[in-house]
Amino acid sequence: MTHGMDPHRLLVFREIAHAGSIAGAARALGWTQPAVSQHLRHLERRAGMALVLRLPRGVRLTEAGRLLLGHADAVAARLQAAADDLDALAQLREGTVRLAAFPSASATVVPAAMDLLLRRHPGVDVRLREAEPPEASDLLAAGEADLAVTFAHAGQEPDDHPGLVRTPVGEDPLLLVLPRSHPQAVPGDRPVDLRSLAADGWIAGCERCAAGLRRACEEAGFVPDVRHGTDDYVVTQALIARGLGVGLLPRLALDAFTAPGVAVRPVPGLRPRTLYLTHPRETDQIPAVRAAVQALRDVLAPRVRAAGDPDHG
Amino acid sequence: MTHGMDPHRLLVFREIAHAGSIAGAARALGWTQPAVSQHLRHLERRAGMALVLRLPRGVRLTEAGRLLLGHADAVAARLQAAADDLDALAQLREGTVRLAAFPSASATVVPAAMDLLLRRHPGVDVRLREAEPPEASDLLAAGEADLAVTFAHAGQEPDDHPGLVRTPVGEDPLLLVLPRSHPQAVPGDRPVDLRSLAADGWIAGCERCAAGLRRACEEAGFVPDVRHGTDDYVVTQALIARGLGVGLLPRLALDAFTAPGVAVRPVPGLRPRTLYLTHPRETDQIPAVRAAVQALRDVLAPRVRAAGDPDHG
DNA sequence: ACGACATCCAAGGAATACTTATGGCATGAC
DNA sequence: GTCATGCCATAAGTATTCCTTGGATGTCGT
Repeated sequence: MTHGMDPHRLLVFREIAHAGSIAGAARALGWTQPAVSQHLRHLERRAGMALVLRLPRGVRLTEAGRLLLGHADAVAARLQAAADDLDALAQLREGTVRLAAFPSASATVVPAAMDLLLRRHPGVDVRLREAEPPEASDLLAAGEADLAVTFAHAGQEPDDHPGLVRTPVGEDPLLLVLPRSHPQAVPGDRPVDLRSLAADGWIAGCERCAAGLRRACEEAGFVPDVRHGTDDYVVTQALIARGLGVGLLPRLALDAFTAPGVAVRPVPGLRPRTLYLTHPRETDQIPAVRAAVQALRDVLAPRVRAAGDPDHG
Repeated sequence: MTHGMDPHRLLVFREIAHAGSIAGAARALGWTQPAVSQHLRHLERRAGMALVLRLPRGVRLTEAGRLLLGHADAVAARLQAAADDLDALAQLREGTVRLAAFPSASATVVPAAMDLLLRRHPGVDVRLREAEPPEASDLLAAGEADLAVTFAHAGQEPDDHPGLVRTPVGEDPLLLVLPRSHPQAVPGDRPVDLRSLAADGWIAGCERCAAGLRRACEEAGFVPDVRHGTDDYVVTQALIARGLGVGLLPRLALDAFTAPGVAVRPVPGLRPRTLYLTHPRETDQIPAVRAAVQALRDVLAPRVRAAGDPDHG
């Protein structure tokens, strides 16, 4: 009454119609005959009319039965199609992953992972949106992305939205970038002590990224003189190459692009930023997302140090 | 796995999607929240992936969920359509009745009943096929007719197919038909004794119908001299009008047609034929058939004597 | 006439569905 | 900060539905 017919009984009726008899339907279903008989009885009671004529050799559909059979076939087809669709998603013949990643990852590991994912599962539709971690988190929370590659500098606690899960997948060291003409830019890739740069001008970006620099300098015993502001690693290096300052850039950014006029040096004791995969709690139950996670891990593994990841214990 | 998704759970999922939350679906269904939650859980386990994301204010569908919702909507629409179709049959806005009836009924009471039925239920599709009782029985058994008007002469037991139900609906008296020039055809509609016709020539038809005549003559103490054979009451009367014999015809046949050149007289003690409605056992559970039965009874009631019909007790 | 087959009915046991009870988590008001 | 509200999950118990068992009837074919 509330809805239409009982779909389960409708499918049993379909078996009856297909088998041509109640007993035949029971055999097809692996049931006993009265079980099917009772389903038919309930259907007929609800319909208020006979759906089949009981003949000595089986049953014949009435007009109402023929009508119902058409609908039953359509329902069965839909149920099968639903199962098939889910199966296609499970086997990754179909499916969509919407990635979000910060710029230096979007220019390096993420395209490599997308390529790997597409090689493994050509049917998957991968889409990337470049976004800094806070924005990526927003995208995830708003349902506009399924999986994000994010990072946090040492000592920073990313303020993810509730319901998001963050898994560390590696560490990305910060490297000192100097003009080639800088006194510390001696050949040999020798480590540089930050204290030797207390008098230099610095280039830093947004609060989130500048915090890493300030913390490192604080530990080295000075306050950096930040003269220029940008998050763009190409802009940063253009300024540095012209001798307008020095800066810290993560290795991924330098992998993406290193300006000819700069020198890169490690800084002992400088804590790396941590890379994370972030996603809504349930999306790791989605095959396409799981495959994307795997591809990202496979690409990241040789490039970044493992960072307290239990899966890699 | 054997079939597609569980349709019942699919409909519950549809409620979740529509309500936007599990608790909302539970309210809509008049259930408690865990009931719905468990259905969703089972669906997700069978699907092997998350169908919804659990957010603080409710749920959001995943790609798989959106896919499934489309199928769920289609299934629900079909179930509703099935219920609507059956409802149309139950309310006789639609439906088919295939009648079979012997000639004299097909020319008299049956068209009247069809007219009555169509007046009451314009949406019903009534179809008539003229057939003598044995053929009508075959049609019913073969599923080519839903309801038959049949008859049997006194003392005859119709050999209906198994599974057919026969209900007496009235009696149709046999009347003597004479040439107007016949000595017994005196005016006044006076009853005629069969014995006075022992020397006449007779007209009779098939074995089934001739048996009624022979039995009546046997009871009157003679064997009729059957000179001409036809079941057609027009042919019969044409022969009689020309003085080529006498015959017995049922009142329905004479209602359909009485030749100008014949006289009709009652014969005391002549037993009438019984009229029946015959149909497969379950077809009286079909609204259109039931309505046809009612229309036939309503038309027959004033025209034929009730014949041991329990419904008319 | 008997066995094979298809049906229905009635009653009991088993699987499933729903409820109750409880806890976690996020949001918004005081 | 704390409390109230709303959403969801889990676990265990009850209830209902479902299917089986064990009859009996009726028709067909040997």
